Amino acid sequence: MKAHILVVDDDPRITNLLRRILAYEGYSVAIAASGNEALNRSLERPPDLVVLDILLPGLDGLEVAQRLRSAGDNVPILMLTARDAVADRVKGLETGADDYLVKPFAPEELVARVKALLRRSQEERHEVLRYADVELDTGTRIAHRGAREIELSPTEYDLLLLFMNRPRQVLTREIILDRVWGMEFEGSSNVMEVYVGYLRSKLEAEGESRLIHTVRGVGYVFKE
Amino acid sequence: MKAHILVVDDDPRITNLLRRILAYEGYSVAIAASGNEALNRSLERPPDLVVLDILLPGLDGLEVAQRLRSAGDNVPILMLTARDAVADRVKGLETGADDYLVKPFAPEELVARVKALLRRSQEERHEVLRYADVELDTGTRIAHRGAREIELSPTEYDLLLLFMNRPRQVLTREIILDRVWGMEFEGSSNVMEVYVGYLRSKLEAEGESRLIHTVRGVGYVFKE
DNA sequence: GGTCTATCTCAGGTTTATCTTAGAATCGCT
DNA sequence: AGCGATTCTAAGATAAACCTGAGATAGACC
Repeated sequence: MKAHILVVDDDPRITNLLRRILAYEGYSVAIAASGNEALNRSLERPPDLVVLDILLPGLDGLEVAQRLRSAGDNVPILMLTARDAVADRVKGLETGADDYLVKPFAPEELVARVKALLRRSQEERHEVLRYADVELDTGTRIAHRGAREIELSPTEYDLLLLFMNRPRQVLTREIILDRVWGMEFEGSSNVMEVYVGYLRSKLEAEGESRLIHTVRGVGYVFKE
Repeated sequence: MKAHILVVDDDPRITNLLRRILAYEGYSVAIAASGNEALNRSLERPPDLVVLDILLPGLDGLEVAQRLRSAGDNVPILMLTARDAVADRVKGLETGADDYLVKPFAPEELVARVKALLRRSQEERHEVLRYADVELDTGTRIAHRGAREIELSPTEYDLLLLFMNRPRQVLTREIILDRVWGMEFEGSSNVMEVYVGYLRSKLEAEGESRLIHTVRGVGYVFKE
């Protein structure tokens, strides 16, 4: 079924561009030019995803997000922010946005994020990933190695999830940093090594075989 | 291995700027001033990414993109468009560009997009190269000779990748040094010989036939 | 066959990437 | 405010990958 996307922005150039791009990708698109209109349209036809500019006349993007959330709506929200409005992004993520996109953006990037969000929201429910003797339950966020239960911190979970989604694939350190930490690092920090270390020690706590192997000069692989 | 980027623009100010920025970031850069030249250079040395101005004399950027795609080339394309040329972006989307950058652009933005595209394409490109009884999996970075599994160090991998992308073709020592080591050597060192030796010993570990043949005074060939 | 030169091999020594550890900053909760 | 969990930083330890240099080998040419 065609996913329905609500685009909220007061600039017609933006909404037109978004409509064209999204329609081209096969989505059904609704437009709202203000926060209130957005809430109304959202009741009329609950969208599968909302693209929300943070700067809106009247009710702004953050408030819209907040109201949707407090009404119990878990629809994924992609927020549009101005360049360098770091504070806004942080606020946006706090108030319930799921991802943000900096204006101006490339159509491809928009599409990629929309797809990612839709996919994620679909997969949100309990899935149990398995590889070798490891299980990872995305519902409880608990891992098992054989019968042993392993609790994971959020970052450890993200990292293990990434590995278990791509077993046997060599993941470059760039990709891992991007997926788990969001690219802000680069060269300067060794967080990734430290977390690989944490995960290894949890996964091998009782002398089990190594699963996360380092590929020197490249990254890591998850395999037997 | 250093990624190779082809920059296509007829304005020398732009190409110079791009070359400087990209070279500074450690990429190897080729320049083409027209669509036809771009297609030729792309055959000469297939780039890992193409930066393509949409406005070109003769064959324009859209056509270049289209020809690359219809020739089965999936190289990521970053298209340069004029401000507000929304129609161009949409057209570009249809003809196979992967991302857009509006002129004038900030160097950091260019670099960010280039990195993002390269990362993405690297992630998607898990191909398995085959020649004779050798397989090289670019996802796992593992080689096979027949059923035997062969682990490779990064340099060995780069070297084998180069050979397997050009089987039966004689590669001069200059080209090999350039592609694998980045040209800094020249005359003084024998690293290449040493690594050819390493690869040979791994590929022939169980008495198999020789695949990397030396061509005296010239370089090496990978063939049965 | 002898000589010249290009290439090969091998054994360290060096460099660099990754691992480990401990502790400091931060966060979330009460 | 205080505590535990989590995240990150920093720096020294470790180990893999890399390079060098010298002598061995083998084509090419006479």
